[in-house]
Amino acid sequence: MPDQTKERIVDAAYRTLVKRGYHETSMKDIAAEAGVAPGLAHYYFETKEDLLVAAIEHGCQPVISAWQRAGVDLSGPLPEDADPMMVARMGFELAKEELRTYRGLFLLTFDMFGVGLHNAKIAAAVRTFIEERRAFIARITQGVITGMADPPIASADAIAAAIWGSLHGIYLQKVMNPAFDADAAIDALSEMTIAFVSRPRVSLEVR
Amino acid sequence: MPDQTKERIVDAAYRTLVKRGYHETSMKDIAAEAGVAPGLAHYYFETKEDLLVAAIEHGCQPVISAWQRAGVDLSGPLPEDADPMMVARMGFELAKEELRTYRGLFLLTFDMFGVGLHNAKIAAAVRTFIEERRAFIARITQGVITGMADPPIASADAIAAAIWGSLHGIYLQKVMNPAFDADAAIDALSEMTIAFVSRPRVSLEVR
DNA sequence: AGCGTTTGATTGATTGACCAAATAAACGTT
DNA sequence: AACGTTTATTTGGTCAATCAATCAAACGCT
Repeated sequence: MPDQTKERIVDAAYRTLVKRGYHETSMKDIAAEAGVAPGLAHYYFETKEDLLVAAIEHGCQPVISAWQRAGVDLSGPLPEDADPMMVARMGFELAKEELRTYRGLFLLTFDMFGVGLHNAKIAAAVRTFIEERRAFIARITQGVITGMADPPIASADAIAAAIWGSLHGIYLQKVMNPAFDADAAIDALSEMTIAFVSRPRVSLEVR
Repeated sequence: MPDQTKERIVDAAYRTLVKRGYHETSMKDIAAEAGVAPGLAHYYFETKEDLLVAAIEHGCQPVISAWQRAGVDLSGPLPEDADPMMVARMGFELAKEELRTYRGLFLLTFDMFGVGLHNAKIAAAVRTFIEERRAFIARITQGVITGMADPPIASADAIAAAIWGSLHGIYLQKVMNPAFDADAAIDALSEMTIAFVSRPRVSLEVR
């Protein structure tokens, strides 16, 4: 039951933090949601910050699994036999679906960003969070660039930063306004990047 | 002295909020920074939320002025005689400069986003903030699209959402990690968008 | 005298962290 | 298998500190 208890606390933390936000949630609230005594949360997690980080990792699990089911490891190199362009396309599609399915996760993520602005421990977690995901996009981008006849001036890292940024900027707009058409924005981003990398070839296909 | 006092409070709020963040800043702190009694802050601003919104508007002033000096009104239509493409280029350059000069403003902005996630009043301010800026980008985008031989599938609004998102995603990366090369990322975004809209012409210039 | 401004003490409520003690589980010894 | 011992888990309450907001009173200008 020990591990199960810890899991129950993390899960309760995720739900409570999503619903009420970091600053409006107390350790007592989380403990109550998990159905345990207040002190127990502190037994497993020294500070509320640790619990926030754990809750986000917990919430990211389904996304990581989705990529793994597609045969892609977020933290490793792309599969040798994968077409980077196809991985990119899939990434945009997955982003749209995730935004639809895991709205709470994005809420919590932006909450973490906000807390990280003035909290060293969370800031470190945020930097890691960003770097991992940006590096993943950079690997895809590098793969795409390698296959380009007329490679861009910008580095793969810089392009990845712009794409990661765009996705998260779109997520933010969606989180702040559910009526926002995130699919259209991601489609626009997709069209833009794909047209960009297929510039030379497209030139011959002008109808 | 009344108006001057209000201004002094807003300015103190800006500095304090940037330094310590919304949740870590008390009305007392702001009043102390302004050199006035705690109650006076509440005399001019009913709630801390109002003070945050005022502080951000205050902090945005220099940016708005910079655009006006360049002959562009953020909330109105573009000048008739302006080349949308040039306005776009200028926008990217200005973004780089602002990020260098007004780091505190971006910190405060993201803080506001974070607070807005679970605070109705701030959320409304955030939505307005986003929509105004996105609409501005959309006007530029529309102008650029109109001049395109082979217009994109995506609407100007969708493209504007992707670009606004990218810029703010880049700002976020810079704010969270000062070592991040935001200029390179913005250059990449610029290269991407400009290459995108000049696709057909570029196609004839393949060397 | 009167009004807009300013003061600063007070209110009522909340928080994260901490702790000492109760309980349960695991283990080795005989 | 019965026991004593150690370790792991869980409890619930305390703690000092903090906060946004209120308000009656004082101030100072006209």
